[in-house]
Amino acid sequence: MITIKDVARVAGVSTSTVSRVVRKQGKVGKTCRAKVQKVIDELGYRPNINAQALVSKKSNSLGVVIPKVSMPFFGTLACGAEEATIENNFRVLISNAHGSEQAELDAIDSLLQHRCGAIVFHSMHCSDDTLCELAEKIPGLVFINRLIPKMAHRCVWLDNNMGAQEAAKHLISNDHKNIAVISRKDVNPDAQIRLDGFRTALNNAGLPFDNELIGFGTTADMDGGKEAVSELLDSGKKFTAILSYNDNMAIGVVHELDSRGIRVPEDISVIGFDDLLISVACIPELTTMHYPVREMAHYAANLAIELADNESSSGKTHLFMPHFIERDSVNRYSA
Amino acid sequence: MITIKDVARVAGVSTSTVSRVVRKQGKVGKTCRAKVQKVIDELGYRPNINAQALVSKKSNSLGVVIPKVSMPFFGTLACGAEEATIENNFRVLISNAHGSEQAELDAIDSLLQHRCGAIVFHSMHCSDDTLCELAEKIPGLVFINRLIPKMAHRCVWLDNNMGAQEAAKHLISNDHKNIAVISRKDVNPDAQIRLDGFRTALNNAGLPFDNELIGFGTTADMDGGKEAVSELLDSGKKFTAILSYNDNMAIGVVHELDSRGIRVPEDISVIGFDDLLISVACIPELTTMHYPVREMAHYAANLAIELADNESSSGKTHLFMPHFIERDSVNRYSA
DNA sequence: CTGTTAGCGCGTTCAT
DNA sequence: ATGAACGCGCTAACAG
Repeated sequence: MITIKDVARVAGVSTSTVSRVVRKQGKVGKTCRAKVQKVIDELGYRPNINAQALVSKKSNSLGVVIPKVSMPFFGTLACGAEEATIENNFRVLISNAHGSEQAELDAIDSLLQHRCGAIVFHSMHCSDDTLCELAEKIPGLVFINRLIPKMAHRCVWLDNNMGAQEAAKHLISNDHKNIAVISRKDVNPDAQIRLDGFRTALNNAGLPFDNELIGFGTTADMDGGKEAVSELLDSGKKFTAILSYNDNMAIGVVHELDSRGIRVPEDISVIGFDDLLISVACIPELTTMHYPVREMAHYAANLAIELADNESSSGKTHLFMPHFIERDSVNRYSA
Repeated sequence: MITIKDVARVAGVSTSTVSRVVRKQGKVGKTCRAKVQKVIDELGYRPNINAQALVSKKSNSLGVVIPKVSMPFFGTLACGAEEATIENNFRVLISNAHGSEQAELDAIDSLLQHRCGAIVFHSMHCSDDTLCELAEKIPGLVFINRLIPKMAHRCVWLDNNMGAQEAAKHLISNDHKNIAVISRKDVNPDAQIRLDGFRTALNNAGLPFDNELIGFGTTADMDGGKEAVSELLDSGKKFTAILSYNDNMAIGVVHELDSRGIRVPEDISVIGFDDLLISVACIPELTTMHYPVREMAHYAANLAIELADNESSSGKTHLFMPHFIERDSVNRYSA
């Protein structure tokens, strides 16, 4: 691997000059710059990022901690973050952390070893307190898809409550009065908040809230959706529409209904949440709430990078809104 | 950030000793090791990876070049590679390179700057020659999902021909005689090979091959699938089954058929390729060929890491086989 | 505008 | 078994 010294020697200048040319900063004579650049090109010299990071004490890389890149939602998140790094001439380090608090902490740790000062963290298993501690130690740490009250200015989050309200309102405005909800069994703050939003919408419309119209899935995927809707169906309770915690569960719901000969949306309307790619694969294509993950991750990455060298916390709030996407899984109810 | 010197000072030993303890190698007295470890834990010392990489001349990180992590296929690929890095105590650097040869070359370049010697490269836009040149410069470079004859031992690829044959055979064994193919318009080696496999299967079964039964999509996604099948349908040609280049296109096909009131599989059978998550979201769930990307990426990552410090090319071939997944989109044909 | 000097944090000899 | 010294490739003062 050819080094800055090689370039300096061949070009007949000092390493400092080469360094200046490479980083395009500092004063260098026009002819000198051209000469050095020529040698750089000829030799194919590439600065050693490790050395740069070591001496300049910053790695110019952004860490992204997510459960798993192979999940489309998180893949999209990673992509959004990556977009931001390109603008900043940064690089992305993706750390998968699936299943436990320890895994998440380890992922952060690994990023820290790389000295990446800017980190976008999607935590599912750490407590608010743990996250606060971390945030204090790492100025460039930003949380995505989570609101930590004490750290609000470091959180990029979605208004789940409003999202669920919007979804419910759309159902209600289509004359549905008996609306079931598909939720997840594990304690998940988002699920709770979306449930609250649903309840609020019902309230605002003067509709009663029925606890027995909530079905819970063990997992927040297709299987969970099937499980939850089966439970609901078997209970004998009547409903004409279903608001699902997310698209994956919603698709499970559609499959289960289909297998029981119940048509969507003719017999039962279904609305999802997230607007994953998968939502258009389903027949009927899923009406859902669009979750702007890519944009949020992009924003979060920029925030992290900014925070990492400014330390200035503007105190701003970083709240995003989901928006309604009309497709084919919701019908107007006619008794 | 606390350094090895801090630990050495507090523990009252030299930095060399600390270094030995950290890397668990070299002789260190038992009590001494314990003492140092204690200080490390107390201070929360983490070695600076950049410094380690600089001095040891290896970064212990694996680069992965793919078009885009947000695409489920590539997200899965990245995950497979990551699994391998964990075993090797490596880290993953994911470089998205979408759309052009230059983008791919830049991605490789960026990885080289990080001095990651091991790279898994999914190239879509570079010529074999370009790739060969690259491979010669980078001993730890491995190509995935592509066969470069002159570099076969550095390629981890899938037998697309056999895969297409299998798929076709399944259709044929279900008494389908008029089978249409959905392919992609752009020149893509895989598409060509799968077409060959299809033709071979037809031949082996003594069935005629009809050029007009091939529909081309501009893009290899749902839209492309719709486009291609529309063309076929509008041509008036008769067929009872469709073999699709991939799942995404197959799902587009199913949607288009559905919108025309043609039932799958009752009227027309459809078989996909890849076995993406999305294939079970569709109704009916897609019968398809499973593409073991995760396993292949895992294997490729290990190979890259091995090659990066061995330089030994075993000359082995790294060929994977897709396998048939039966679901609900194929019926037996009965005239 | 350009070169010299001094480290960054760490691993690796080589003594002891 | 342990420490001193050196250098990895580079940037950041400081001279000139």
